[in-house]
Amino acid sequence: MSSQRSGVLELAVLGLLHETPMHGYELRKRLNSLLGAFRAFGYGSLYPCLKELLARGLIADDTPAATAAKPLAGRRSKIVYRLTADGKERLQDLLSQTGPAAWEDDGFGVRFAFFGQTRADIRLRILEGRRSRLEERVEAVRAGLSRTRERVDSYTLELQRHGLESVEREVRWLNELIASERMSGPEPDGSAGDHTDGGGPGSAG
Amino acid sequence: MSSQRSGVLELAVLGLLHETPMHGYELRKRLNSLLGAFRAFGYGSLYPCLKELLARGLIADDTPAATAAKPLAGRRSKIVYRLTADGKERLQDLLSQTGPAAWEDDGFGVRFAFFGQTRADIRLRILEGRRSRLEERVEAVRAGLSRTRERVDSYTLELQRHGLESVEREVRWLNELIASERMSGPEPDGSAGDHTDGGGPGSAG
DNA sequence: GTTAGCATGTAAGGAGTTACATGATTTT
DNA sequence: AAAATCATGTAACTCCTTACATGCTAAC
Repeated sequence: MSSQRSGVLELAVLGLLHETPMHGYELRKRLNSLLGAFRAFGYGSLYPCLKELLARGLIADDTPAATAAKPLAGRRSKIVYRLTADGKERLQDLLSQTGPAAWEDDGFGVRFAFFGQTRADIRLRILEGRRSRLEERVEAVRAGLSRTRERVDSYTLELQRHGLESVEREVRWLNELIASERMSGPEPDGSAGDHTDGGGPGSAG
Repeated sequence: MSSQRSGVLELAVLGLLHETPMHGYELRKRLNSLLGAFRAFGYGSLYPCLKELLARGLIADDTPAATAAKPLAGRRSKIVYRLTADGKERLQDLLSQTGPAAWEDDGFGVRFAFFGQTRADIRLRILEGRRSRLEERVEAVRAGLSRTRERVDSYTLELQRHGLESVEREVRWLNELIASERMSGPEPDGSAGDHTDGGGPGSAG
């Protein structure tokens, strides 16, 4: 519940800065190689986001010169940011969400990228949520496909066929991931220990 | 140039209404079975859009009772909309665009759905534009993948692998479509005849 | 010494989302 | 007559995009 502000960018920035401090320009490159297959951000999105995160105290200026008392007059190229304690907490909050925000295309993608930071039971819930959402989509398209009387243009048909195939492929991919997750850490009880796993995905293809 | 307002929804509504008049509720169902595999709209998006298109004179109220002089006091369930002449022109303008708006995920998807209404040379340009955009994405991800020193989390890696595979699949799909387009109507000269084709996609798998 | 790329920002605004609110019509 | 679903709408808001603007730094 609550949910206050999802924002793919916020999560991606926090997630990347959790690994290592960085300045904006580099952050953007990392961002676009990490999520580049399905999403790209410009500086016009990134810098305002950094500004806001700074104001909210989730990240802090970690530029070597800036940490020393004097701001070193005039010179201010490259501002290195690091995650604060509040930022780490916020990151964990975002990564713990299992609602709609975590099933949507972008929200899911960015969360998956940081699954290494996510508790095993949450991972499973997100994967399953994503899968049912995709299955709903399949249903929506199939329903339209079966309703004759809706004009059957050959391009329209080809689009739906291709879309359906893509979604079904992702469902199969999710099935493999879910199976793999269930094997490596079945969580015998409702207890929440530390969140390491048996090696992540990839071994069960 | 100019471009004034892209809007996937606008295009989708105009495109659907070009086929046959409809009311909002049905429009939305058609919308979500047409584009459902990669996009969904709610009423909160659709009705404001219809309102605006009406104000701009691109669609008109075609409710049987409303066309007859009297508005039939009180009763006003179901408002049927039809495309006006201006609306048809606008639709053609949008479908003739071959710039960035036509390569993006949503913009491309909705344009492809109405390829039946689109000139053969424009279709080809859009397909090729989409392909180069996807190839840029592949490059972005590969560049990140090759840069060692960027943390190699197994989930991150799996996301990139899957994303890359998806994009590459779509590129292959586009290649087939492009080949198919080139076979059915190679346009011997810069002349623009009528825009019918030899049967659309599907025969060259 | 000037082109190219690194690095940081701002102002204005577009496109759609969320949550809410209401009434008509069909089914049970 | 209650429940489901058809049908239409609005206000406030969010997240991000576009276009613009600037200065440093390295290469040629």
